[in-house]
Amino acid sequence: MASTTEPHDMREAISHLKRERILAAAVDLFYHQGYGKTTLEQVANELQVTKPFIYAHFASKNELLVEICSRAINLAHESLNRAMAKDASATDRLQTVVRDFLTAVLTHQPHAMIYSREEKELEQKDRDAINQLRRGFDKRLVELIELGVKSGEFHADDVQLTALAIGGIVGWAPVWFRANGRLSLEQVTAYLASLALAMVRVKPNTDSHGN
Amino acid sequence: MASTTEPHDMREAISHLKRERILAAAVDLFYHQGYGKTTLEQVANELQVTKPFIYAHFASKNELLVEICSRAINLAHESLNRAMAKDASATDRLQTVVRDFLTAVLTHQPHAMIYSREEKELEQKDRDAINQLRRGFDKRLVELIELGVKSGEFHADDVQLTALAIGGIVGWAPVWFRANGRLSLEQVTAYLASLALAMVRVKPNTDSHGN
DNA sequence: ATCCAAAAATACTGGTCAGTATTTAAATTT
DNA sequence: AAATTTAAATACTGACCAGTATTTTTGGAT
Repeated sequence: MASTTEPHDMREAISHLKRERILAAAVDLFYHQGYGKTTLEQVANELQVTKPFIYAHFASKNELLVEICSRAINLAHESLNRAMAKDASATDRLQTVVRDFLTAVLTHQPHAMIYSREEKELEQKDRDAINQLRRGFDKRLVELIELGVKSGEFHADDVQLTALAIGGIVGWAPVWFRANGRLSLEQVTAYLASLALAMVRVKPNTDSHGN
Repeated sequence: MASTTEPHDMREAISHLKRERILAAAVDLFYHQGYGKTTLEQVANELQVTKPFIYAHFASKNELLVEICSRAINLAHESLNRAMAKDASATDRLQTVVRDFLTAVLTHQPHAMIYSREEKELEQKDRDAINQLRRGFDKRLVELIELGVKSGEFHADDVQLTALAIGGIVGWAPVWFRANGRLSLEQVTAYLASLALAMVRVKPNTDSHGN
């Protein structure tokens, strides 16, 4: 009885596992050497298998890249959805968005870096989907900041540029962040979120800064 | 008399001009297509010449990339030196540094993008020189912010992270900036500098935000 | 133990392209 | 204007590597 369905599930699970292993090895090598300098034979060696093994699970080298970049985007998208879902003050929400987004790009640092570096290697349609998200992030950020400005929580002379500046803080973080550095991921995300908030903080009265 | 030296200068000038043309074409193609997808034949076509013409002026494809990246770095270095040279308040200096640096990376957007994308294609030693500068920028920014904190001009709980956040705003700008966009380069640099300053602005008294 | 199916390895192909050897054209000299 | 040098084009080579055809191994079923 079980002998017909269970092995089937098993197969799928094994196939899935293999795909994941291949992707992990590819991520590692693309991250450290770049896409162009990495051969599929190197990816295979990393796993102690040979090249055709990879082709049993992926159609091409480029498909590996597409999968990696897609995951980077989806991760980002999901964290954005999560953060925007809850109903709170603009301040709380901005803080959550920045923290969650940062957490996503820093816990998947290689994905984020590969995507931003190798964007040009993608097919047009894949790239479009990706840039769509980038704009989505900025747009939602703009809306969020606008909300805060209208409610008096925030100050921003140019909402769009402010959103791009925050995007820069987040997008640049994978470039310098080191997982074993001086500060933990939580400390980094919390602090950078506070800096983002500082950019939209209402200005103090100009006469109040005394000495 | 002049017939021996003047033609010599002429030669050099012509050779220099050719090099510059080759570089400009390479910058254009590397920027739009990426280094890996650009062939030297395409670069040659762009100039209506052939491949050996390029090899008369550059030893290899990689040498083109090194030259482009080096220029990106030197530009940045120079703008940093210029901005730090003048003796002014920490506020004025930070504003100048951010504006000048942004001006440098945005007026040479393709150089900046090629460098950050294709870093991995460089030889180790070339890459080291480059990362040296990156750290140099952050370090000087740290020192500048520290100075402002000590003088009471700035507030920053973590000076290093603050510097990295400002670095992010600057480093990310070439990704989204469009020369013919809504705002001029001057408007963008001025506004982003003001946002950087907002991150180190001393906090207003917590009881002063009333309603 | 023998057969069968799958999964993986070995061994190969074809295209691309960086880099070069050879030839042709264009100045420059005398 | 013939000779010489310089500069560029044409035509080629060799390496690398993505992708594939063929063979071998493995493991499960009878």
